[in-house]
Amino acid sequence: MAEQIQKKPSRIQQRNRRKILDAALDVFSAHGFRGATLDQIAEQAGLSKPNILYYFDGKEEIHVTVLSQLMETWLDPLAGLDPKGDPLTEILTYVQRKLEMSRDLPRESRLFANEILQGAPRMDPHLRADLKPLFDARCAVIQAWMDAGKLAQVDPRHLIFSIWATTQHYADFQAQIDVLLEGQEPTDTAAQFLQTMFRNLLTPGQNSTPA
Amino acid sequence: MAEQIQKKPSRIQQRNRRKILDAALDVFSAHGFRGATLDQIAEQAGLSKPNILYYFDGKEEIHVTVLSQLMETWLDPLAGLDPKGDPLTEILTYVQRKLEMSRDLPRESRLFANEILQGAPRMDPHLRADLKPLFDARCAVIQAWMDAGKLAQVDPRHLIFSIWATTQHYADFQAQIDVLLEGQEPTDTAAQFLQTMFRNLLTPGQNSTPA
DNA sequence: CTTGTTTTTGACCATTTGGTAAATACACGA
DNA sequence: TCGTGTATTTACCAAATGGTCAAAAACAAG
Repeated sequence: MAEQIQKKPSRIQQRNRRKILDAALDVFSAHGFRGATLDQIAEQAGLSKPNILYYFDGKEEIHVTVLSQLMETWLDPLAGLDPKGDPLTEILTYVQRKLEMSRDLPRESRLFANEILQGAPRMDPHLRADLKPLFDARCAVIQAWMDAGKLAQVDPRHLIFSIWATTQHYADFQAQIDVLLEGQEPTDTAAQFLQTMFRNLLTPGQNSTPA
Repeated sequence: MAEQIQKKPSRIQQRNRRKILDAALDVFSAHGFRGATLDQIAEQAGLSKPNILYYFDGKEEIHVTVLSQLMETWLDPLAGLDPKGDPLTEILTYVQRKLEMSRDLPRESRLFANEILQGAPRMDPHLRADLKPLFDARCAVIQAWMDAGKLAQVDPRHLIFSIWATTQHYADFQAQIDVLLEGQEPTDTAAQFLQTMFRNLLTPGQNSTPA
C-alpha cells in the first residue's frame, strides 16, 4: 500500500509527486534543508502534510529526489560541450548557457549552492559518480584544444571553476546584486562582460605569462 | 543585571563573548542560521546553553553580532583599494587578497554566502549602509582609471562581481572542489589562473569588443 | 449499486529546540 | 572574612516539527 514498487504510477500520483517536488524545490532552495519544513512544502504544494508523507517516505527522501533530478539538468550544458566544435565558440556558448540557467533556473542554482555549502552531505556520491567523470573528460578536451594551439594555455580545471563561479553568482548572490545594482537588469550586461573576459583569456597568442 | 548597558565588560565577559562568537561562526557557517542550534554553539564554546543566553539575548542576536563583525573584515580588502596606486597592480592585488581570504577565512566566506543565499534577511541593512556606498565609490575609481586609458574598458560592476565570484568560490564550493581535484592544493594554481585572467582582461589595448 | 483499492484527512505522538526562572557557586573589593 | 554583584547550573516550559495511524472519503471496476 505504501510502496507501489513496480506498479505504474497513476495519473494522480504523477501529478501530486510533481507538485510536491516543485514545492520542495521552492522551499529547499529558499531555506536550505534544515530550514525547510514539511508544513511549508505541504502548503506550497496545496496538500496536507500526511498526504505528502503518503507519497514520500520523509523529508530526507524528498530532498534526495529533488537533488537527483537537479543533477541531470545541471550537468546538461557541460555535457553538451562538443569536442568537435570550434573551441572558442564552444566555451563561449557554454558560458552563455550557464548564465541563462542562472537567470531562468535560480531555484535550482540556489538549491545546489546550499547543498555544496553544507559540505554536500547528500550529494557527494552524485558528484563522484556523475560530475567527476564528466569534469575530467571535459578538462581533457579543453587541454587538447590548448595543446593544438586553438586556445591560450590556462589550467582547464580553474577555467571551468571560474565559469561556474561567475555565472552562478548571478543566481546565488542575487540578493546582494539587487542591492548593488538597484533593480537594473544585470543579465545582458553580465553576458557582455563575461563574453569579453573569457574571449580575452582564451584567444591564443595574447596570453601574458606571469613573471 | 542582564544588560550591562554601559559598564565596561569584565575580563571574563570579554573572554566568554569571544568564545561564543567564535563557536557561533563555526556552527552558523557550517549549517546556516536555521540549521544551527544553541546546543551546538554551547558545546563548541564549552559553555552551557543558559550560560550563553546570559551573554546574548537569543540566537538571533548572536547571529546578527557575528554578521556585523564579519562585515568589517569582509569589506577591508575592497576598502584598501588605493585610488592613487597603479590601477592594474591595485586590482590584481585585490584579487590576490580576496583569494587568500577564501583560503584563510573559509568560515567567514561561507557564513556570508549562507546569509546572501537566503536573501540576506538580516544583512540587507548592512549591505545598503556599508557595502553599497563603498561599492559605488570603487566603481567610480575603476571607471576613472578606464577613462584615463590605464585599464581596458569593461563594466566595473561586473568586474567586481567576477572577482568576488571567482575568489569566494574556492571557499564556498570547497566540498565540490575537493571531489574534483582530489586533494590537490588549489590555492596556488588558482592564484596563477586568476592573475592571468584578470591581467588579460584589464590590460589596455587588447580588448576585443564583441560584434 | 457494490466492492475493493487508492487517496486524503484529523487527531496524535515524541523529539528537538529556543528560551526562562530560580537556585547556587564564584570573584573580589571593603 | 564577609557581603554583594557576577557567573553558572539545574530543572523546566511551550512551541515547532517530523512523523504515525486509523478511519473517512474518493474513486475505479464490475
